[in-house]
Amino acid sequence: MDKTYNPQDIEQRWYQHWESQGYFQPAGEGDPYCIMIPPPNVTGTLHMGHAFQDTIMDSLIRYHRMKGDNTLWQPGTDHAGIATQMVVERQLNAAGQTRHDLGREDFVKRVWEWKEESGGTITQQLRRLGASPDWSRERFTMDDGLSEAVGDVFERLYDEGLIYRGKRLVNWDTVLHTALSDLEVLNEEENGHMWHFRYPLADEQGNATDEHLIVATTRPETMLGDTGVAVHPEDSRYQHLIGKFIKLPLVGRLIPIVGDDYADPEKGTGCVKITPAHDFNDYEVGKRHDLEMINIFTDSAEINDDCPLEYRGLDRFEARKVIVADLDKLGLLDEIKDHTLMVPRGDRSGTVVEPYLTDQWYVKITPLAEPAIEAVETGRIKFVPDNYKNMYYSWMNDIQDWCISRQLWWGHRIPAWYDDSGKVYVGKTADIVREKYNLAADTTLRQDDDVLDTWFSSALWPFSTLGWPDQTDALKTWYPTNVLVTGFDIIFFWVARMIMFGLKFMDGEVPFKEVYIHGLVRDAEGQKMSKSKGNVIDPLDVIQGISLPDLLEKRTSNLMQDHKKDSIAKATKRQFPEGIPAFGTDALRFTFAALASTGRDVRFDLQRIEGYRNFCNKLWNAARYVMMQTEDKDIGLNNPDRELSQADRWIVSRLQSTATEVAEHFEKYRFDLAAKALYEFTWHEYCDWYLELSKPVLFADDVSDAAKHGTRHTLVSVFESILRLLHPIMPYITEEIWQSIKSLLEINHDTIMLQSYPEADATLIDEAAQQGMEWAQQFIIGIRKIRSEMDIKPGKTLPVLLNNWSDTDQQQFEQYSREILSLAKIKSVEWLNSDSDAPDSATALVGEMQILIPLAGLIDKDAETARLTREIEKINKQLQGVMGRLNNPAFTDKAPANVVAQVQKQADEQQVALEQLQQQLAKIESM
RNA sequence: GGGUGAUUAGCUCAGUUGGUAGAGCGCUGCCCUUACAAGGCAGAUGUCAGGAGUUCAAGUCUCUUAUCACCCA
Repeated sequence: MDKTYNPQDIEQRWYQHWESQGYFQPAGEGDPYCIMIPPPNVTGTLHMGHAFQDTIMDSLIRYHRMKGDNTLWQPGTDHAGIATQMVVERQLNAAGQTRHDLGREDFVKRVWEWKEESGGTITQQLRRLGASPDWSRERFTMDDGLSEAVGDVFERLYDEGLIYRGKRLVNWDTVLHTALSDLEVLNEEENGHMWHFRYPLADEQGNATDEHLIVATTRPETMLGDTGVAVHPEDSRYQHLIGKFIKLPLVGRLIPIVGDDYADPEKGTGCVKITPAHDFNDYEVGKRHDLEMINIFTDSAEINDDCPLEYRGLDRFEARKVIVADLDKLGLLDEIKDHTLMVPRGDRSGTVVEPYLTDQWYVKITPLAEPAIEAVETGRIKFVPDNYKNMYYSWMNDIQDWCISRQLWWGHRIPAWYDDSGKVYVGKTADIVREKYNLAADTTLRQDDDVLDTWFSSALWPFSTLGWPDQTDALKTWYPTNVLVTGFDIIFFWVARMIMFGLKFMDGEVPFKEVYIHGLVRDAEGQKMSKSKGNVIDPLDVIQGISLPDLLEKRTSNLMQDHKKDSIAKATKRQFPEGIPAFGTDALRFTFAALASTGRDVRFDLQRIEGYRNFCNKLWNAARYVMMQTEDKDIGLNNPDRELSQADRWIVSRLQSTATEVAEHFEKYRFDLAAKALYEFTWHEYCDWYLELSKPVLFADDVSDAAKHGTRHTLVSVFESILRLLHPIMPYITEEIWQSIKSLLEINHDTIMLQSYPEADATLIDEAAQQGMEWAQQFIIGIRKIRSEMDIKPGKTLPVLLNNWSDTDQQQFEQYSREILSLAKIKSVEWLNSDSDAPDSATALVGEMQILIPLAGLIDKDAETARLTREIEKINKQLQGVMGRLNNPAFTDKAPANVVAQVQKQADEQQVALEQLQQQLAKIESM
């Protein structure tokens, strides 16, 4: 083995081996355990969020697989309608074409080609991460089976009246020319203006008068579609005008003044212009008062032909300027105020979304939402952390019908057909429809042009991937799945919809029993990672390393806003002056696990991963030591004479506790605590103490073979358990090392990933060994402290005198004498009779026993005085607090007896220690 | 405006049913001790955001104020 851990050398080959051997496939026996991967965009690439999420899932999967469960991690990808279509359209645009030049069929063909070309990227990256899903079951939301399921669901919901078609206001993306669901629209505050216009009242003949109402708007261009003005019915200023008319400027239309609560008398002038076809609130007002709906835009938000000639063809923002200017010319512009407003933008295109009147398909959601709410209320589905259920409820209780049609070409085409008269029929193919609806064979049917929202197919993911609508064995085995691992940003988009559809189509069975919500990965400064901010870290760069020039190139190329280039480059150079070194997959995964606490944000800091890379190196070197001590040596594997030392029993005992702890943390999704427990045990107990304790035994000539066998065996077997404990989080390094040591234990299996996960054996918990170890540690640390604080060379061996000891102390020492002498570098030990006069010495305490190191020639009197004074002060301070409580009758009377006893014990111990140290101090000072 | 979460060592964060605060990184000193300098040994560091309350006892429970973040309107 190399002296230094080098992840590049070991990672890739193991993955290939695992996959080719089919180790990721379910075992077929044991309790079923299943996680569905949240399908990433098929043409996407892996980012830190994926890497984090997939590390968590893979750790759970490997843990359960090792526990012997019938474990399935179902992989697959999503067709990501808008995102994918946009990418291909952009490619076409770059070549001077549009999708319309190609036509629908050829365009879709092009998207499939693009999918074939780049579709493997993200799954390859997942492999690099060590993810172990059953690739043989990989699915894609648009493959045949899943498309079949989508068609079935649509048809069933339609037949039950839960899907309907309606002309409604939708969020219209004017660039992508498609409707968007509420969730795909991001509302953000932006600076804008509020324009106040004078709208003239009309007289009996319908002519404008000199009287005006003042209305305010943030979107002046919509006035072309105004079909009313609303005032509050109780508003005494305007009450008398209700029923009268306004002569709409520029357009000349007579529009009514209506009384409606929507007009807030406190806000602005109390008069509101009503544009039912271009505003969601106005739409409702319009419906209540039977106002006309006039659409003023084309699909691209240019003024359409239903508007006055001079505005036709103008872009909406251009029209805004012209209309304001024209009104100003007419003296109808009252004022312009600065105003911050919420602007809705399409999450993909970034353009301002327009409320727009179109025909769309909707899912009637309330009947589906009710059981979905109940499933969480009754605990059939649990959120982890629990408080996310509030977010879920708040959305579900106020849920709107779901607009599922998208005016795209890439996606599941809506299985609805129209005859020549425009009557609609729903079925997967024209033939099916003819049969279902008893239509004549020659009836011409035209399929709906639209496709379904991508989330419609994703909502079926937990059962469609298992073969539904067929009642497959897989479906019976793994549905409901155990846990969904996802980010909170996707609770509404996906989690809620899976719950609704799962309950609906799987006979009321939930799609998963738990939803584990993880945090969002941010950069070291806590900023969200984004291409436009230029602070993205590619998980593969962390694994493999990247030079500064390459990183700069990556972050500054293809920027939407070119002017940011310099500041991004500067920040990158400051943060990564040397680029990013290669940390390896295991270190990255361990870092993710360690960061996966209950918080919402996860800051990714290179210093953190560096620490865990060092941990890998520690493990690596521990393995080297273990190998050196056991390879080609007798470890007494089949030898009943094997003799365990107190230290051997101690580490075995600690291993049991660690195994228990780690399992508990895994069950509760506390990967941070699991990682911490593993790190602590491996480094600070096994490496720092046990390995050192093993040396005096193994290096000595006067130790029995049986004892050496015992220690060698413990050394290697505990280490092998550590590897298995760590494997779910760090698959590669544990496999690599395990392969080297498995033969020592005569293990004949091929891979660590199918070994059993260590379970605690309560009979191996050894209290006596642990107490003994504590005693020994106190002894050793006491001497080390004196050494360090007295500036004694580490190599120098010391004579030690023991005073005020008990029989127990002698027994403890007996158990650990060899180790103590070696680790504390002690030359000789003398047990003083308590009445004998000890020489002037530096002192440490082990309980009541004094460890004395004679001062002669070694120790500086002043330094020892100072040291003792510090110690005394420290203990004194603690003792005061403890005594304060004990002297308070309220405490001794009311606190539970065991707590009082514990505090009393503490006080006694500190009291003794204090006296000892004070005596010692007096002695030193009197020298 | 409604909701949720956060505020603990220089930094990033843990902290179980209330029992008197921990880790990693960083920092200081000594050491290349035959697994590891990506290391070892030893060490320093806290008005647990502010205030009030409940309690023998509050980082933890209640109320309140402030700041920040996110979600919804």
